[in-house]
Amino acid sequence: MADDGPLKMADVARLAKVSMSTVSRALADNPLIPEDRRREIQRIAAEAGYVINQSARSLRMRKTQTIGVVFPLGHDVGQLISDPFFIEMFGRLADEITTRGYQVLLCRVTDTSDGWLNRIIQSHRQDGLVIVGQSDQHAALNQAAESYHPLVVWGGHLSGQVYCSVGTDNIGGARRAVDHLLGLGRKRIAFLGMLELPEISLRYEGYVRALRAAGIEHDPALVIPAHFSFETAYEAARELIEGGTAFDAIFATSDIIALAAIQALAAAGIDVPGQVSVVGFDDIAIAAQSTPPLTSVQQDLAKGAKTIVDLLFKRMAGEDAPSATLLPKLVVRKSCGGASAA
Amino acid sequence: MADDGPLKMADVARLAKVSMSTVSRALADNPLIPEDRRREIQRIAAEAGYVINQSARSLRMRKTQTIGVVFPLGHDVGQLISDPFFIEMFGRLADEITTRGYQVLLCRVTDTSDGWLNRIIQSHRQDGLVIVGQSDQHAALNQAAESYHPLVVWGGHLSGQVYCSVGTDNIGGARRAVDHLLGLGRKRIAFLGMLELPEISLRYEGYVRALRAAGIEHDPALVIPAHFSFETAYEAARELIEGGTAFDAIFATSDIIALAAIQALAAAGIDVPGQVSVVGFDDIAIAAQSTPPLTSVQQDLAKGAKTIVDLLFKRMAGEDAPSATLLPKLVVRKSCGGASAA
DNA sequence: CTTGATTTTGCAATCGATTGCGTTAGCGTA
DNA sequence: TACGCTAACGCAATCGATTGCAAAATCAAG
Repeated sequence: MADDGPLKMADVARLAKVSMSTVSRALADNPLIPEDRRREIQRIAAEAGYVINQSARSLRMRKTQTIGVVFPLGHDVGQLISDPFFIEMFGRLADEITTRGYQVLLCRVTDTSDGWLNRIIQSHRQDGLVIVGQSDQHAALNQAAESYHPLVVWGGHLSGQVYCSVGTDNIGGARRAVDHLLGLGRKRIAFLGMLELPEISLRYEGYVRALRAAGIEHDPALVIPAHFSFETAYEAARELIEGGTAFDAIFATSDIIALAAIQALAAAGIDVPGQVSVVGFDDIAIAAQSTPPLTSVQQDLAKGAKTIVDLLFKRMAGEDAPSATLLPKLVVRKSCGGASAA
Repeated sequence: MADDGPLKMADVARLAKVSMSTVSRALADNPLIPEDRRREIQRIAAEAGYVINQSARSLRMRKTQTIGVVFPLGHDVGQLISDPFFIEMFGRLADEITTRGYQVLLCRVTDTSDGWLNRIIQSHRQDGLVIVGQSDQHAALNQAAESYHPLVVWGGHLSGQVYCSVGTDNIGGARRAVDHLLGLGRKRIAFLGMLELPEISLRYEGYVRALRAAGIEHDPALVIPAHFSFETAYEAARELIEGGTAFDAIFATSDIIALAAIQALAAAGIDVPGQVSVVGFDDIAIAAQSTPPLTSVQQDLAKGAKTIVDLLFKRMAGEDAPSATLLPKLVVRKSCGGASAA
């Protein structure tokens, strides 16, 4: 066998008494090589335990059989990939991608200094890119999309958007959630979220529209900035509670924020849903299991992931794929009282 | 600028009026190049938007700056990476790995035909490998470990094990859980899990020891095979319930199985923890949030992931790192009644 | 202005595969 | 036997970086 390192294609060629070209073609099932000989060479290679070196292959073919999944966490320092929403999305994406025979490369981006996206693209580590969440990088994405096509973003659809995105109808989802709260007779509905993020600002838009449609004065004091981590969200909720502004409902822009709020309310002795109704966003797995079970705007991640990957592969094939919007569904559970309360 | 494709190092060399060698060294911060010239070349490269092609670099350096994370799902067809335990573990590993400046490559293995591990190793896509869960691949792992060193496995420590593993003390964890149930006065404790998996069989060992220590006859009718997916576990639990064998507690070998069992019990009108106590294993995030909150043997995944990656990097550096065992902790919640019941 | 030591720099080989193009082998027909 | 045509196959260039080694440049001292 080999002297030291693992086998190279040249070794297999020697074993099979043919040239490297022939081995390469045989392993690639190239019909230029007669079928029986192909099988023979494949057998020899397999028996010798030979495996193609992907580094070399990638260089020569300019293809890596790998999809990069990027989480731009620039906006929220310290948010780890352990975040439930990201994690669930990642799992779904991974399933879709591996099913198609590609590898998944995870890129956590913390340094969103100039050209971060270009640095990823030009590294040629992947054949296509999924960006999970726009963060505050709308401009960078737009710019990259001009020259780099195999790129799909999970996030809201923004005006003046060049890149291909897949996301929930944020305005509609928020609208539905707030309408539901209004339907329960709630009038002082707080909004928890970071307006700086495009998706959240769309949800804010839906919130405002719902209030306006109900003829309710929109009180800026009820809009509280809240990051995506449990701890900071908890603080934000406490701020709201102790701020003294009266409120009877909370529309949280993520389930994590909603859960943190519920806990903060409980700590303050405020009953959910008795005194305050709470609605979240995402409908992550824990939502159904919390106490009380959380009403939430469901994003169908399974479908979202499939759509993203479908579009990405179309784009990788050179076709032009348009953005897509998924319809969110309000899942009503006990945390906002009313309808489904036992 | 460039004519068509992205810049190559040769282009930068032309721009800076030096040779490629010099550019390469300058970008690598090689002290062979005087500092001021290094900075100058780096500036030119950055301004031109040049990024090193990693495929080429990997080939030449025989290093990819990438760690492969593998999920051998051979034993449980259809188990997706979306499984909560895997997902949480993956997130933790990813955080640890990216923090060290490496990329994470996810490999889902479904085809565990002969040589699957060798195929991954020899592909040279990664500098090191983390295998999450031994599945039924103990032998394959042992064999691979003989020649491939940068490899760490999450799983139980088995006899005759060559590879480096990190895992919970399965026997001790199970023992603690069952002891707790016994302490509550439970005597007919069912065991739900797949004995074919090494980790599970260790937990079974702990289960048996606890019973024996309490002088309780061990009834094989109480041992029910249960896979890791919710649906199949639910079926297994239903089987137990309808089987007619009397039981007053369930030791489930994963939280998913425990939650499925609780739901099956509820459907059969059996009260938890009133009539039957349930204990799970893993203490995943949902466990604390379920109704009733689940008592579970906690695996400290954060610490586990850190340990795995620490050991892996040691091994990549050529050192020899020994296996490690983490001490599990029983987290008592309401699902088994007793102590923490309000 | 030499000489020798030292610092900079570049040539060219190398990593391990893929593939365009030209050559050889094989076969049928005249 | 000679010729043409196709099917198989191999040579050598290529992908884009890194690096050992030797050449060139610089500098200090004599």
